[in-house]
Amino acid sequence: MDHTRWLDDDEQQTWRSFLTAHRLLFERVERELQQTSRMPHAYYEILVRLSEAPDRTLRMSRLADTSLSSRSRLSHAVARLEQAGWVERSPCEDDRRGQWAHLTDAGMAALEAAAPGHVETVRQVLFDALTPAQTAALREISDVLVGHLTDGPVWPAADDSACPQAEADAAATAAAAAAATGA
Amino acid sequence: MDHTRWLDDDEQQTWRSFLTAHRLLFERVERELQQTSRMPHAYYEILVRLSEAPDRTLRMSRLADTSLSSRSRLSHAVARLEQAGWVERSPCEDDRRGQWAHLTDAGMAALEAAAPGHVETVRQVLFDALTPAQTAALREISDVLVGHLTDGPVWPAADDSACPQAEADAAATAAAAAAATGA
DNA sequence: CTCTTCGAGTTGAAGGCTCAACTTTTCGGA
DNA sequence: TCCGAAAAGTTGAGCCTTCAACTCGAAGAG
Repeated sequence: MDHTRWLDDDEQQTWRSFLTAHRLLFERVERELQQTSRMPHAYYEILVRLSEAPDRTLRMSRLADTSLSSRSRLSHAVARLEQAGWVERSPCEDDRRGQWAHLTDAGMAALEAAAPGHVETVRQVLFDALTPAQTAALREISDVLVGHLTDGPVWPAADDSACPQAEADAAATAAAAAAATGA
Repeated sequence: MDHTRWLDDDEQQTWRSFLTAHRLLFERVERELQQTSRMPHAYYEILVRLSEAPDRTLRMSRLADTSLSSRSRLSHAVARLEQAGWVERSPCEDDRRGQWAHLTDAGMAALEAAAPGHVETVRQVLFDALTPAQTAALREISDVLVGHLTDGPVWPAADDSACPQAEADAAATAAAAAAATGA
């Protein structure tokens, strides 16, 4: 017999709509970033995380965690970012298995150049369409889902730089962070 | 000077959370489908749309539209689905530029085999986490975004099979649809 | 009737992602 | 001390998607 908990009509409509919204939204974000800054959104996120880190430097594994990237993905990505001259890797003395990833000045510049367009896109595709109440609801729903999907109350973040942090207007935040953490 | 409409703290948190939720959610959906049914979610969607079509057959361009796929992507995808024996292509007599895509019995069987696991996953990652009010809010937000991002009141769907339609529990719907539209 | 334009669909290259090994180093015991 | 298990990263293969041509047929203007 059939144990499947099928979706009722409402749930189906919701799922479909949700799916459509997200495809459309992320397609635009991705395309804008790709066309104007030659980088996929995943790379943008990596640069953002590095820009927010003390000394713009992070261990590979930590970077992978904070940027929601698999180890493998991050390795490939950083290899490419290194080719572009935006990131540098250096061995870690404490733990000889480890590697440091450091955001170069060129990488910072690339990020600052990419940020305005990206933020504008995010605003256009998301926030401009929603009322304040809807925005609040979206926030609540997203938080619930993140909690649910990580099945920890918040996140498996450890000591420094807890996870859910600034993202979009990276450059601004990053500049501040960089200034704050001391160049 | 700086014309960028930067995100304020709240907006940033919302965007970040939204991003995280979606990465986590779709990663799970994708992985489940890939591991248990050997197909990416995009292919699943294609099979669903075909299963819902009269005679389980659709023109390539229409299929591309309803499955939110670029022409190119669809061509590649259908090529693969054809290799798997799940879809067949045949030239269209009315318009000799055109091609029909038809869901084979094997394809239908594959879809029916994949559906329960997929639906269960969707329920687990999404609906199980949300209250009815949150689900309703999600639906509303998604609808707004879809409207916003297609900048048409609803969708550029033409004659038959308007766009936002059933998806997840495809097999059930499909069986019904197939029965209804007459085999 | 012909020319030009547009639409349908395909193709191949380039790039990113996943998965499954695999290496090296660290850590926790016995 | 020595050994097995776990952690950090990397690598290559395979797959999917995008982008930019490109082919072929349909449609409308002159």
